[in-house]
Amino acid sequence: MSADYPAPDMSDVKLVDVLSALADPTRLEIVRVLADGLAHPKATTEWDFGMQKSALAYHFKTLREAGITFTIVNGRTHDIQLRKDELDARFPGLLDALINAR
Amino acid sequence: MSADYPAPDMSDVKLVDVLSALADPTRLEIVRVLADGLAHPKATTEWDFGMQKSALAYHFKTLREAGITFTIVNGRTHDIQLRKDELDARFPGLLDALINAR
DNA sequence: AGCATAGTTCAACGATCATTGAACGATTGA
DNA sequence: TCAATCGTTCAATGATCGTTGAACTATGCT
Repeated sequence: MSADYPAPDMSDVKLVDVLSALADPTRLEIVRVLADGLAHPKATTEWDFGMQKSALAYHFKTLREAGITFTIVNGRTHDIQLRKDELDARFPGLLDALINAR
Repeated sequence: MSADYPAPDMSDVKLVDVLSALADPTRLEIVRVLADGLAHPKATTEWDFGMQKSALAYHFKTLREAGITFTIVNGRTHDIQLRKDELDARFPGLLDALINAR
């Protein structure tokens, strides 16, 4: 039985929850990497933040539950992808402002 | 002796600290009110969030220390003002995105 | 001088957060 | 079938957060 990784409807997403999710250096960096709009593996080797895989999983979950990303299950491995177009429609200019910030 | 209310140089302000400061409903609402760029009194009567004045002072301090606002002392009363132009220069598009969000 | 007012600071509290390490579940491949 | 792999979940821990109520500081007013 395959688990599912529910993400909220974008219309239910509150700005303050998006900001809370992004108000963390690790998650902000993840989003910046995801800014290319492509699906990226969750593999620990791809995200070397010097933390345990459980901590990384926690951050992925936080982003997903905030409506910022969704999860793609590919057998044993997972990808994570930014909900770029949806976020741009819901909060115009926000992603760009975050990603372009020096 | 008059207290001073130091605000950081905008060049030292980190995006993640701005996001942390704004990741709170009360502070986000304060910033939205301040979005007109004018100085607003800190008076408790102007900000009826149903909390004690000490809690409000905590939020004002959080915003100031994050580099989002500064304090203007007028004798016994204080004003708070958004660092609009500085923020726009430091994080282009961020304030607009936050303020225009539905 | 004396008192009222505006706002800050502080200690205390309960709640939430980020992290670890271990256990668990699902999938792949030998 | 069995073991290895990928990622999640869980309990525990220490740190930080938002709030309260009380004390305190600074200023203005009479």
